[in-house]
Amino acid sequence: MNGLNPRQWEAVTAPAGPALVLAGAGSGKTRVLTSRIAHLLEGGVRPGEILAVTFTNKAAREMRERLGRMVSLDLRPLWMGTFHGVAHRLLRLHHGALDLPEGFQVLDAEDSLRLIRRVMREAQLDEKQWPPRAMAARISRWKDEGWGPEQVRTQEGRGAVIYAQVYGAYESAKARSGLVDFGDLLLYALRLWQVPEILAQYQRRIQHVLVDEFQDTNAVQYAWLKALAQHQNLFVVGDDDQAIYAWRGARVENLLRFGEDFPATRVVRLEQNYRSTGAILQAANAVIAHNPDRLGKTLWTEHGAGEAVQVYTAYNEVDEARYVVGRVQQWLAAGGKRAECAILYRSNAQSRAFEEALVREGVPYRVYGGLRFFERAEVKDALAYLRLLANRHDDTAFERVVNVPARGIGAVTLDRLRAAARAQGLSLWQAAGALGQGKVNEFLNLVNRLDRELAVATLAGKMEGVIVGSELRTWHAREGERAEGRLENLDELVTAARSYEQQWSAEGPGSDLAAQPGNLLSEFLTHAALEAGEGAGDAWEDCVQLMSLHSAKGLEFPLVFLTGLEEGLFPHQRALEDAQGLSEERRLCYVGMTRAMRVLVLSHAESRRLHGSERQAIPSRFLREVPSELLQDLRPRAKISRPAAPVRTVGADIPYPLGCRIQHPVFGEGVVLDYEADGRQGRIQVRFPSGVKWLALGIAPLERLA
DNA sequence: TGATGACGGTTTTTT
DNA sequence: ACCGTCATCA
Repeated sequence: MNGLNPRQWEAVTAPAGPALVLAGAGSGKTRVLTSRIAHLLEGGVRPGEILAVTFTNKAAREMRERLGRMVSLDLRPLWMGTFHGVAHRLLRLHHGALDLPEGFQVLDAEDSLRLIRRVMREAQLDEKQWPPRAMAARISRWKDEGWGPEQVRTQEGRGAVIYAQVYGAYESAKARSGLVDFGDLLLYALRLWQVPEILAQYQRRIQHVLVDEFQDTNAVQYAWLKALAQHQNLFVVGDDDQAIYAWRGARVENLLRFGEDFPATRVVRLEQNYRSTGAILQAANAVIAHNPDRLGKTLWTEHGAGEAVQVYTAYNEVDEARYVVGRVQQWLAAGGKRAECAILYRSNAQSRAFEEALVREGVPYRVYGGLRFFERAEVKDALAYLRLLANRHDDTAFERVVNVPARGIGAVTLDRLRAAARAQGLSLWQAAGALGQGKVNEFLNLVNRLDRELAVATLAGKMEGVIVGSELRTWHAREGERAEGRLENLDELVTAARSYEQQWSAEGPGSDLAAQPGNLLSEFLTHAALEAGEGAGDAWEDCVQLMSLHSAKGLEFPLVFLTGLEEGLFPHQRALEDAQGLSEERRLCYVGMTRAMRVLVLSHAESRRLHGSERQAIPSRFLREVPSELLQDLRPRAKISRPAAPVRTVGADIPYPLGCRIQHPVFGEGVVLDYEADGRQGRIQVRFPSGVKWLALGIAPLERLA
C-alpha cells in the first residue's frame, strides 16, 4: 500500500459510498483497484462481502494475482470475475427462478450466428435483403440495451416487424434447446434482481462493488450494478478518453452521468502518468484535446521529455513495413528485446505487410487476434459431441455434428428433421428419433453409446472418447496439409480438459458464489465458451507484438509503432459518417499513443493497396492535431517500389483522379472513390448523395469540378 | 459427397 | 486481395 501518490491514496482510502476514479492511461489504475480492495479488507470487510468486476478474464486474473501478493487472507470467497462470468455463476445458482434448465449451455458468437441464420431460413427471409450477420449484430446490440423482441417491434423504425420476428424466433429456439447467448447471461442476471428475495440476499451479502473499465459498461450491466449496490458502495474506475467500444454497446454516458445517479459521488482524478515520456504524453494530450464532451483530464509526468515523437512518411505499405522492421532491428541491435516492440494498426488486414517484412528479416513475431483455440472448427466439433452428451436437445450442437464426420446425412434429411421438429415443437434429437431413418439412427445410437461407455470416465477421458468414438480424429487425419494442426488441436483439447479437471479437483466443487458449481462437464463447456482460449497468452517467447489498437488497450511497450495514419484507414472510413464515430477514432488514437513508454513512431503511407486496389492516401487528421514542434519528421532515404506491379496502371487514362469531385447530370455532385481500366475502356466508382455508383467512362457525361 | 467457381463483403472484439 | 458461403456439377 505504500508508494501511492496523493490522488491514488485518496481513491484507495475514500470512505464508503459512491466513488468515481477517472484514471488516465498509465496512471496506476489496477494498482488503485487492488489497493482499494486490500484497504477494505484491512478495515475489516470480509472477502465474501466484496465483488470486483472486470471485462476480460485476463484483467480478472491479473487483479486476483496482484491482490494475492498484497494480503494473506483466504481470497476464495472474494467474488472477482468478468461481468459474464459473474452473471453465469448467478444463473447456475438460480436457474430455477429463471426457468432455465439446470444444465443450460452458453452459445458463443459463432453458435449464435448459426442459430440466427437457421431461424431466418426457416422464416424464408431473403439473405440478401436481411444479412444474417447484420441481424446477429443488431440482436446483440438490442440485448446490450435490454430490449426484447416486443420493444424492437414498437421502437425500431424500418424493418421492425421482421426484426422482432427473427429475434423472437431466435429466443424460442434457444429456449427449446436450453441455451443462452452472451447477452442473455447479462439479461438473465438483471432479471434475477426482479425477484425480491434474491436481490435482497445479494444486497445483504455484497457490501462493496468495484468495477474496472467502467466506461465500457452497457445499459444492462449498469442497471444490474445499480440495483445491486443499493448501499451505494460502488467504486468505479474508468477513463472516458479510452472509451473505444461504443460500437458494441458500451455507454460512456454511464461514466459521464455517474455523479447524477449517485449524487454523493466522490470523484478522484488520476492524471500522473508513470508510463510514458513527456513528449509522448504531450502529443497524446494534444490529439485527445480535439474531442468535445470530455470530462477533461491532462496527463503529466515527472519523467523528462525524452525522444520526440517521430513521423515516418512511407511511399506505400511495403515501405512502411520495411521501415518499421528496420527500426525494430536497430532496437534489437542496441540490446532491446523483441517483446518490447509493438506494431499497432487500425484493422487486422494491415498485419500482412508487417508479417511479410518480419519473415523476410527472420524476426520472430506474434500476431494477436484471429481465431482462438476454443473457436477452431475441429475443437468446436469435438465440444459439440460433449454438449450432446450433456444435453440431447442442444440443437446447435446437433446441427453442428450430425454429419461431421460425413455419415451420409444430407441436406434433404436435415430439412425434413427441421420441419418435423418445428411442426411438433420438438428438439432435433427428438425429431430424429421419430424419423426412423437408418443413417440418422446410427448417429443417435453413436451418441447414446458414447454416453453409456463414457458415463464413468474422467472429463479428459470423455473428451478423448468422443474424439475417437465419433471418428473425428481419423476424419481429420486424412486431411492433407491441414491434418497436422487439426490433430494437434484435438490433442490439446484433451490436455485442456485434463488440466481443467485437475484444477477442479484441487479447488473442489461447491455451492457458494465464488466456488465452483456442481457439474464438471457442464462447467468445462461453459469455460470453453466464456474463455475462448489464449489463456496462457503471456507465456510466449520473446516476440515482436503485432495487434490492433483495440487489443492493445491496457498494455504498454517501450517502443510503439502506430501505423497506417491515413484518412479513411485511421480514422476509419465507416467511422467518419458521424461525429461520435470520429471521436471514438480519436480516443483510439489516444489509446494507441499512450501505450508507448519511451519511443513512439507514427507512420503513414502516401499510397496503399487496400481490398485489392491502390489508393492515394491523405495523412490522417490525427497527425495534424499534434503540434508540429512535438514531431520529428523522418523521410525515406530511397524510393522503394512495390515488388509486384500495381494492378490498375494498365492502359486507359483516367481523367478523374481518386478523390476528385465530379458533376453528373442525374446523380448530382460526387466524389471519385475507385476506378478500373482494362486498356480500352474504364469505369469509375463515385459516391453521390444518393449512394455509390459505378459509371462507364465512355458513356457517362461527367464534368470535373474544381 | 466433394470439388469448383461465382459472388459478396470487407473495423474494431469480449464475453 | 482474400475469405467464407453457396450453387452447381462430376
